[in-house]
Amino acid sequence: MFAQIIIDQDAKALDKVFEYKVPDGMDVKEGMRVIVPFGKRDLQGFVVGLNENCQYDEQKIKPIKEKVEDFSAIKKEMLNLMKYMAEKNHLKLASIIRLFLPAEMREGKVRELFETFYSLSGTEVSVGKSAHKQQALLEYLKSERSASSSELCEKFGRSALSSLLEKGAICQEKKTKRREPVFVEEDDKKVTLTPSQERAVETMCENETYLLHGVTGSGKTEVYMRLISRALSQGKSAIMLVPEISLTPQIFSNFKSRFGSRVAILHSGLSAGERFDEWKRLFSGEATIAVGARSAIFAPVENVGVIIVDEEHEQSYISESNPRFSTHDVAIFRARANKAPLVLGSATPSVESYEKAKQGKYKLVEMPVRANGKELPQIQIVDMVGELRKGNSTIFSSQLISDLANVINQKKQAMMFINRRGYSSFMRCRDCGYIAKCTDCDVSLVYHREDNRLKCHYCGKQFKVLDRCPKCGSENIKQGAVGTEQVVHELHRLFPDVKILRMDNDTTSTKNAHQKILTEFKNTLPAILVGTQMIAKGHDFENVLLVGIIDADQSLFHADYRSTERTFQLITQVAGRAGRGALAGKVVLQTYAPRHYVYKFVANYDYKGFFRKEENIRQTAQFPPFSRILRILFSDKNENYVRDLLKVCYNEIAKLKEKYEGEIFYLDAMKSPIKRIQDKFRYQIIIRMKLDKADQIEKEVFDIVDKASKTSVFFEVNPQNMS
DNA sequence: AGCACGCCGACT
DNA sequence: GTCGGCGTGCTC
Repeated sequence: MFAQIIIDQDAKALDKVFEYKVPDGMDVKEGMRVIVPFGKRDLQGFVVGLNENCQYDEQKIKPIKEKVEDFSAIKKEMLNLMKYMAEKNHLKLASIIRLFLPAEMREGKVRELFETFYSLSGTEVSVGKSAHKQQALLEYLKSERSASSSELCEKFGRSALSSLLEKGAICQEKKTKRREPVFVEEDDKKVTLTPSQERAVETMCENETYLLHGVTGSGKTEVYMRLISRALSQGKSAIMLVPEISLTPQIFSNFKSRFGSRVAILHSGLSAGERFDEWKRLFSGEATIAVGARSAIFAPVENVGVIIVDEEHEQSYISESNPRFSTHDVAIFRARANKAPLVLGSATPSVESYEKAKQGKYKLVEMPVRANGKELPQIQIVDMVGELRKGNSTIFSSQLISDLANVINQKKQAMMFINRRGYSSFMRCRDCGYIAKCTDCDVSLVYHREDNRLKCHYCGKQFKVLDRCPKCGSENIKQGAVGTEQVVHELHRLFPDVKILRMDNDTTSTKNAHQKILTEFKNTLPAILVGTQMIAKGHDFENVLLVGIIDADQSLFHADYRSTERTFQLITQVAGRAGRGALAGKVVLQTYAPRHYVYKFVANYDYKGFFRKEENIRQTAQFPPFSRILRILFSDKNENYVRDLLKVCYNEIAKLKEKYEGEIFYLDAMKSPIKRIQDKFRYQIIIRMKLDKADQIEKEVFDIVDKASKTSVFFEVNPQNMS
């Protein structure tokens, strides 16, 4: 018997399948971890296939040294997923497998996956009179017959256990602690569902992908819980993904109180050991619900009954670091492999997903009303250009100041939201609101401090920094964003007696700082919380009557075809912070572009209207989902090497452009906006192409790049950002 | 990734 | 003369 093995090393040169002989009598299965001799070393490998006869030069084949453990750490479904991801995203096999396993299982590390149980061996041995612990342990086993190692260690100590084992008085046995599926108690019925919730739960039961479009407060979480308990009652497991930022302790306790120890939580805050423990509970079947961020989609659960992706529009679902993959794709793959429903839920679905629903690829399920029947807060748009004309050049409009004063008088709370994102910023005329845009791409230009130029991140075109506005001639044209500090400072000046809290990357770097600030805010009246995206999600503050969006345009004119969509999503979300309690809330949205379509739709909470408009624009401008953008990122410590590589690949790809006449409408090579990260120089090629032949072109591009490069190159489809 | 082989510069 | 630089190639 011969085994196909992938070496657990993340290097391009090793990204292939090696063949080894299975020694006679060794029971090797697919998905097992093994130690194999590789060159001069012994390395960990994964068995991905078994064959009766050998495919490679038999003279050169070495035998497997040993198994790491007696079971398959990678389940069959995951091996298929590995192949799919390698093909689809052009990733290295070993790097995909690493996504499936906790770090504690890398490089041949052995950790007990299953509890060891001990029982009396029947052999009588002499135990010293003074060895009370050992005697007690034997007595205990006499009555209990068998007990787990953790239990015995706790009661009698590790040393007593090991010396008895050494003497042969007791014997051990490894057991899979697979529990019977526990049926969900009928505590479900405590909360009565609204008719639309009811309908949603009823509908989403087929082997299909559902897009659950539910307005803020329509009670999506309750629907998710019902779907999960339905899966459990069928004896199946469930995966529920949430964006990293909304993985608050609140979510955990919600799920824990409903499903108890059947929930395993996977998120970046866990230590390696904790992560391993949760993973283990899922692997053994002790826990059957995986709740976590992006990487939880790889949870080692079998017989999945439902997969849920909450806030499906969140960009954190596309991994920004390597290996790059799309959570949606993986979720679809796993759902289909398990014949389970996949639910993508959002109040503001991504344009991509909604388009798929429109085309019938996803089934659209709507929950258009709030569960509590309350109105959404009113959103008032304030024209900041008008404010300037009136002589107000501060960052607050007179409307916002008077509303703030009002809230403070009522001893209530307000939130000030700074919409800031990314490293770079756009250029805007402070007098007329003009934004510097690329002449070819209809996206905003990005200011690069390094060479003091404006660049288009989609086509690479460069422009001189403007010193006067091309539209109105004003010299008051600037780049730069308003920061949280500046807002806090101004607020202090305006309301010296009011508690002002700040929440951004700088103030939440220490552990629990997040929670501390929120608790303090909750307990202070009146108070103002100033923050970035971080305050857009999570907690209900019933005393927040006012939300101020200082500069809504910050995300709108980001050089990104998705920036309008993101603005819509972000504003809808922040707006939802106001008026959660008894009193009605209000949102003041400050903008220099009050006539931009996004504001009209967002103020009316008109997602569908927004979608139609945005769809139209994307179609005309040939942006995704009506085209595909492929970004190829080359990075290396040697700048000359990357530059040459870039040039070689670019020339080859340019030939493709000829070959596929009219299919590729954009191709350019450039420095990455962040030119150097971790001492590596970064260059990129951007290709934008029609959908029809995109798969085919992509394959050819992969081949070209693979042939030219000896180190690995990163590919990204429809990248979230180009840095 | 790591390790060997291999072919040119500057040192006991 | 040798020691050692890291470019290239291979690992079932």
